[in-house]
Amino acid sequence: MNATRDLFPLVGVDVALFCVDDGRLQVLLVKRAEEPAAKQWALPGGILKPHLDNSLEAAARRVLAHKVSVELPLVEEVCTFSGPDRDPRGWSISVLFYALLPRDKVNALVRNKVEALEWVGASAPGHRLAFDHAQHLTTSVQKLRAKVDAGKLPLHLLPEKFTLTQLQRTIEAILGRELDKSSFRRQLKSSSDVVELDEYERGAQRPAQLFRASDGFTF
Amino acid sequence: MNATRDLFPLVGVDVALFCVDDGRLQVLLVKRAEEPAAKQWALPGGILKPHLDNSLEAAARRVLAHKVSVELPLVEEVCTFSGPDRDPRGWSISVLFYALLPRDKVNALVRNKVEALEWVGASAPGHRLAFDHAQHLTTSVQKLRAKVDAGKLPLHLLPEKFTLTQLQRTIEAILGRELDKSSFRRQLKSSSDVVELDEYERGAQRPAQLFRASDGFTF
DNA sequence: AGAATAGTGTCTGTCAGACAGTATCGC
DNA sequence: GCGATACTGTCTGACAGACACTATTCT
Repeated sequence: MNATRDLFPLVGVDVALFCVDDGRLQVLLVKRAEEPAAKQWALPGGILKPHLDNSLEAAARRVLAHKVSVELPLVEEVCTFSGPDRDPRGWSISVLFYALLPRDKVNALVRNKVEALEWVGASAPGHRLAFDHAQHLTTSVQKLRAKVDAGKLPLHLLPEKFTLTQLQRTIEAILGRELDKSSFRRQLKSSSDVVELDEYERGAQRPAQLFRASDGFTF
Repeated sequence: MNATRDLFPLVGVDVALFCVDDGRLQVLLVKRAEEPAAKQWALPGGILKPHLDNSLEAAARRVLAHKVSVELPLVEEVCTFSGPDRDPRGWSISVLFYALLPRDKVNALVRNKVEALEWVGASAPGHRLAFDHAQHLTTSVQKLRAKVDAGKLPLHLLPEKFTLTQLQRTIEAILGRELDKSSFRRQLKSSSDVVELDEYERGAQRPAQLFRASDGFTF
């Protein structure tokens, strides 16, 4: 085993799966069932299987398919981690991705008896993470935040139809600060990323207009 | 060989080495000496060697050390490319980096007899590139441009001491558009990334004040 | 009516682009 | 003086933050 490790590195993928629930950015952790790092909390991940995976992103989706029962709308690479010491099995590469789970799909977690799953606050996981996954998590949050800061709208975290207030709360959860309602709406009115619908969401108070992502939208 | 390929992917690194010379953003190409894709132009790259490399970035630096006789100030990951078909040898991963070469070191290329080296315009290479390297190049340029667009200063492309006009020309070469001199200088005066020196570069006309990167500068 | 949320109008300071103007060198 | 490059001053339109205001629903 270690003989091959000297020629070929171990290649794996890890995924930070984000959702925004209860106004907070959350990330999915798993309690590992197998060695190495058994019984420790970590980001979901797995080993690349060339005969199953058509790409590294496909591997990331396959790894998550065991835990989430819906197709994820967005899986995007963050960066790689590599070196001889980060995994006890030897020289290894981990390609890190983040994925966004729509707010109305947060209960699509397949309850796997073998392992425990838990949503935790992305900026305060509350568990010690195995391997270098603490760094994985902070890097993933930074990348997500940078994109939203640059003006990208995280529509993949919302249902297909959403209100502007829902979108604002989602962005606030990612950025960690409150936005001005007036400026925010002005900005979106002149944006080509969202289109207004002739539908309204009836809630406890005044109904709110619904929007959806425009056809050419990309995160 | 192909038997192992089914279990372990081929892992390599490729590097887009940029410099700005003659007011244009240029990238280094090599004419490949060995199979696969022998005699075709490509970005410099090589296979990861776990017994030599401490990380993927170290592998990228090692690959370039054969071509450039100075330590590069910045090597940064762009993204990965992967899949069963992108290399004739089988399932493969390429981790792409870009690197920046200071303007006063553009002649630090080691003349390797075996292979041809050539600086070409980054947005119009003039050669058909092997593998998926054309995509590698455009993605690298996009990433570099995005960072500069976001306000980062590409000081690693300049000598240790530089004038504001040199910096402006460098940024213009990356962005592909001209900047307003007044706005540009106003912005830099309030920036903590550069510090002014009490030295001036004497040229054919009025001497220009020299600047250097501040101590805490990071690209 | 009152609470709660949706949505709008207005003011103002900031700042980037435009561009004219000044300064300092070599010749 | 003249050309060339370095550097500065001023105007203006666009826009983001702040915040008050109106609108529509439920109870």
